[in-house]
Amino acid sequence: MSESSRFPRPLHRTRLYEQVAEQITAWISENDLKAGDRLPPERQLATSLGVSRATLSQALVALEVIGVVAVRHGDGTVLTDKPRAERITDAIRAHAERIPDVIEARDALETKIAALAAQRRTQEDLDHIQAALKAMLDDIEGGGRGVQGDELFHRAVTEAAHSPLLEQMMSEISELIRETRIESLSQPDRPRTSLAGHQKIADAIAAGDPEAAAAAMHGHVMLVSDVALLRDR
Amino acid sequence: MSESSRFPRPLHRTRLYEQVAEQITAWISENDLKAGDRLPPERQLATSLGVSRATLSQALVALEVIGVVAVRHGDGTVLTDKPRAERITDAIRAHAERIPDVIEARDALETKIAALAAQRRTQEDLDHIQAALKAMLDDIEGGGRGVQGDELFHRAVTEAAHSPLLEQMMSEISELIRETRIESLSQPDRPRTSLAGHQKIADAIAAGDPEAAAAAMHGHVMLVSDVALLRDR
DNA sequence: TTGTCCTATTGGCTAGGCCACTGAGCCGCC
DNA sequence: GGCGGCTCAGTGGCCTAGCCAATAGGACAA
Repeated sequence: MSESSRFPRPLHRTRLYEQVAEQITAWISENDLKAGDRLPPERQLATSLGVSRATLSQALVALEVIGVVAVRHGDGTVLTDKPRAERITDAIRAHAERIPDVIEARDALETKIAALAAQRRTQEDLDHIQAALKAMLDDIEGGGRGVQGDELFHRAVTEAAHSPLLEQMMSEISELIRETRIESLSQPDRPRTSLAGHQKIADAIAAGDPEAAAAAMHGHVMLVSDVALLRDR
Repeated sequence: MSESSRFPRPLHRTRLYEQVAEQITAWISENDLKAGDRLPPERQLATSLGVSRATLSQALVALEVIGVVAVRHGDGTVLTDKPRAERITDAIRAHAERIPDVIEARDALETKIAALAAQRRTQEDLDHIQAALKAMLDDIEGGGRGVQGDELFHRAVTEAAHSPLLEQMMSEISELIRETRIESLSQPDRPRTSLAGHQKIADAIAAGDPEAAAAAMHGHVMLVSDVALLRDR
């Protein structure tokens, strides 16, 4: 690439804190750190990076805003599990427990997702969905509630829709959904009913029938949600 | 809601820089500052806020990461044009222009929103919707494309749904929607067709018919989107 | 008119220090 | 044995004071 051709280059000047933030994230992935792991103490980290504590602090603020770390006074700096998302989650939870809102949002997203999945699923997607179904069945037969399989199923369906934006949105409310899910599956006999609903959705997706998939998903969300609705208020 | 029932609350502790950042944004909206306007110099701002420059600097880093301001060495701190709504927008746009994704997401959200609006709209909501419709009509009669009225309409409908979570999600993709909208309304005669679609949605909402509202909204989104789809190979 | 230099202004970053919070271990009292 | 309070080391929160570096704009020379 000729240097002269792109002459009017704005020449982005990076601040020190940005470089520091990058180094930290690089270090995190290099050492394969997971959520809950700790960064070194500020003083130590600052000296080993060759910057002042103030600058390091700026970098940590940036990482905190992005949602990579949580800085805890008197304790240390720990990695967050959700590298993104959840701005919404916090906002909602802070305001009040708005379970009905979550259900509405979930219904809006997942109904569409199911329809798209029916049109776009690959064989691999179907395999994932089946695997999730099996995991849920095994768990329930073993006396469990199939919580994990349930989550896996919905994630597999979401992926099968092949719509990055919808997937992103689902991930943003996934935590809120999880709360309603655990509660719902605690109802006696609910796991089996839920499993049947899942099977219906999976069949429609496998058959490539968008309307049926959407309807099945809608029914499922409504079923799973009534408990939460009862609890609310 | 009884206070004692939700007792074990984590009790979020705010850092000084967060409060500072909030005060700054508040000050921005109070004084109605626009993109390009300048914040006071750091030293001055710091003393008037009663914090050290280091802390103010942290707040500015946070605001910079969020995308509210741009801090320029030797020049000053200026406001950025995009006040909010970023994360997702950026992520999507950075990856590629994924117009179809936007349409899918919009369809998922707005169909549900329309249905909810039909059930929950107050008289005030209906007034807002009518006002938006009128604004759009006036603009078109005057030779305009009704872009602003269009946006107003969808916002009014979204508010009428009274679902904070869905509203939040809409606001997150609103910028992406705007791009498709401008394009669509540029088509000759499209504004009038679009207006008719809006009228149909408004009628269904006023009549309190969720299914009809959802169907009308779905049709509208599809209509508005075909142009974008054509462009997107 | 043009280009150079100077300078006031403004952000960038550091050093060093004190304060506040957290968690763990210890101790004494039921 | 268990519960509560105490102490203390470690860690982040924030400040003061200061120098360095970039920018914009005016003065001035060619």
